[in-house]
Amino acid sequence: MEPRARILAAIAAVPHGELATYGGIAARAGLPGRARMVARVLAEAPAAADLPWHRIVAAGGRLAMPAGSAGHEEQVRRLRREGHEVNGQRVRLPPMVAPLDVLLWAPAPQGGSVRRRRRDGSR
DNA sequence: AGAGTGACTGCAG
DNA sequence: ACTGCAGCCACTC
Repeated sequence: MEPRARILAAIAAVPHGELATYGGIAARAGLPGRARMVARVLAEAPAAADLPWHRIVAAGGRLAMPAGSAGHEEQVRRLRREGHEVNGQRVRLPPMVAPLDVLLWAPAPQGGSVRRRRRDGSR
């Protein structure tokens, strides 16, 4: 299966009322570290795709779309309709199960979690 | 080929 | 809690 198709499938699998992160979706799609790819696929996906795109949020429950944008507004509206508490640029994640679940069976770290040089030069 | 960009992420200040 | 930064990836000049 193509990476894009797996990503779309992973997104479509997020149940009503639940939330998933970009990194989480990537991991579920077997593409650890490709959070940005998920974002891209999502951005390209036509509205007609009938995907729960609004349930995909950035790490920490932050909304990825720029505040004030039409998309952001729509996402907030949809999330609230599904019972989520949205505060400006972020959502509460009480029904948050996906991220944890992903953490458990997708140990592959990525992004900034990988070894990084300390900027203060210390050891 | 090389630099720039972005619906990302986690660690340091 | 917020901002910056650095690492990574796919894609576009």
